[in-house]
Amino acid sequence: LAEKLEGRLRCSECGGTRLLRDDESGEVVCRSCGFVVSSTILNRGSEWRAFDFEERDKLARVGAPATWTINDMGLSTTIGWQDVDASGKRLGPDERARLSRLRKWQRRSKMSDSYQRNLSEALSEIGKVSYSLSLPRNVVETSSVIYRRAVKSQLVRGRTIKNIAVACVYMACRQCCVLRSLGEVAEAGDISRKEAARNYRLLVNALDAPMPQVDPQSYISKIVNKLRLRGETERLAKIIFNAASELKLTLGRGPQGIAAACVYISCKIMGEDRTQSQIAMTAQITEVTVRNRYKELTRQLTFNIPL
DNA sequence: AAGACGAAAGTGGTTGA
DNA sequence: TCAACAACTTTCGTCTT
Repeated sequence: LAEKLEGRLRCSECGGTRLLRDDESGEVVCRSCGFVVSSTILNRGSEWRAFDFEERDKLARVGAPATWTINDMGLSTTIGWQDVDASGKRLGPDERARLSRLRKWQRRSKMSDSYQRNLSEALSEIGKVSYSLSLPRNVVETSSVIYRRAVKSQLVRGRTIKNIAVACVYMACRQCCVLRSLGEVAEAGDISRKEAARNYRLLVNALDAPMPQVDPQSYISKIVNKLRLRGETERLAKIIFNAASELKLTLGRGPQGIAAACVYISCKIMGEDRTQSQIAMTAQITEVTVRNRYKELTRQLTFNIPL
């Protein structure tokens, strides 16, 4: 993909053509100046193609379109359980053994069909959501692994494939430390935040998967990138965060709020003018929360803030 | 006039009976 | 299932630069 990007797109900041895709965040970064060109434009392709191949592979093995509804259309063959032939005569031992083998395989193939159909629909949903969130490929793959586990644990029964798939994507984001809020993922999947939250919780409980807490430091990076602040400012913000967490000022607080406050303080010190509301907006929280965290931090930490 | 500040009421999610 | 609760948001008036 790196090669494909070269030459086709220019960095909107310095005009450089050497663009690189950051697999961790799914963003396209200019190699010359470090500017994040886009987190959405250029992912057309990569995930889709990888995903497509996988799906095509699946479909090829099933050998039928995903909408094939064998069970309900009365098109499937059923092998009777009696060991008699069409005229009602009892069968010999050889024939009986052959029939029981046939029954077994028919059962297996049916099960496998519905599993595959379920899976291919889910994978397509995962692909759509991941695409609109421009998630890196490892997250897409993690999502589908999680989904398979969910199916095996009977979690999809009685719930929509889509809803579970969306929850899987969010879970994969968390596991891969890719910052996407539950709201963002839910929106991409066009379901309510509440529904997504419920299914996510279900997955966490049922799959018994310890979820790593979101590291506020990565929120700091995200905010800094979005606001195009200097690297120095980011470093300082992280130092402030570390000091704050040593003093236990971060416990029980939302990570976005803490991160936003650290960035805000850092900006003040470094002389980069950003308003509380700008930072609040990028951190997807309110100005008031930034203010409250800021107040708490400055009360207990001492800074030399040039004013 | 814009940004920062803070009080007060409201919201959604968690917890524990 | 319900109420209590903490964190966060919304809203709005006031202060500061």
